[in-house]
Amino acid sequence: MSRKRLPALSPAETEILRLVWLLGRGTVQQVCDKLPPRRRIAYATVQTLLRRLEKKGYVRHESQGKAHVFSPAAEREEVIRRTVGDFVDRLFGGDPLPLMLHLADHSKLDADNLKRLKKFFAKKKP
Amino acid sequence: MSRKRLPALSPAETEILRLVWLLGRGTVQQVCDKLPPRRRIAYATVQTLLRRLEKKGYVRHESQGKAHVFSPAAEREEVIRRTVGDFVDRLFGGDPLPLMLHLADHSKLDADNLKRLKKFFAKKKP
DNA sequence: TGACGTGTTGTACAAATGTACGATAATAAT
DNA sequence: ATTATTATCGTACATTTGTACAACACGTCA
Repeated sequence: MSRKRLPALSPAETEILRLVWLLGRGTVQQVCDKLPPRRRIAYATVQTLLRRLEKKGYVRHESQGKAHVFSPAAEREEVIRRTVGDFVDRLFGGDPLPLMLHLADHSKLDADNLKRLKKFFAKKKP
Repeated sequence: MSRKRLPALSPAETEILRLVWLLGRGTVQQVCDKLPPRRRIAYATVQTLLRRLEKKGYVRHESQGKAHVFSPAAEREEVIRRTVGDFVDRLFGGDPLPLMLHLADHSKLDADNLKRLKKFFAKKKP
């Protein structure tokens, strides 16, 4: 696989890409419907964002009749890794620990998730 | 304290702001010197970024002789919280757990930090 | 077959971003 | 004082980003 670095994602693009991952495959309309109520963006705007994501290589589309069906075109894990990495670099100089502690502190974790984390770290080896 | 939402930070601004936090107080030159070798930005660019950070309310400056000495003007914890929150929203739809697990998985934690995390989670209550 | 809805394309555009040069002002060295 | 050194300021500018309208295409239903 051609592991070339894709162009950076803008915040809005990131948001849309997340929805494409969530859907697996979906039309512009379906992506719109998945938008959180808080974050209302016009259909046309989502369209543009998807177009740009495609140009950048993050999604592809296939024409299904009239509509376009979009689907991921890049390894999600890889994109996440890079995006998180960049974020940690900028805000914490590359050290992930402060972020982890911050998240652990400020996130309202339900008992279930907390248990998962406890277990995860209990058995994690150096 | 006037808890008003400051304008969003751009990636480059975030990076510079981190250095101001790191320094406590510092001139443009000192900020430049703290830039990681990878991320070389011209003096003039750092200057502009600091100017914008000041306009947005993230830093202040006091003239010390010829040079300007910049220092933080916003609560770091608060800024971090908001920045991280936005990031989690965009990339994970607001759920911090996937990010925590991702970090735990992909970060090379030395034994010391791992111990800290183990302890942290062991005694964390829901 | 012609009007209707739905979706896509092209295009636009102001604001934000990243980056930096040239002019000017203040300092320090000679 | 005159010059060399620095730092700031104003300004600039190509891109990118966020947002979206108008025009055009393709099936669909009457």
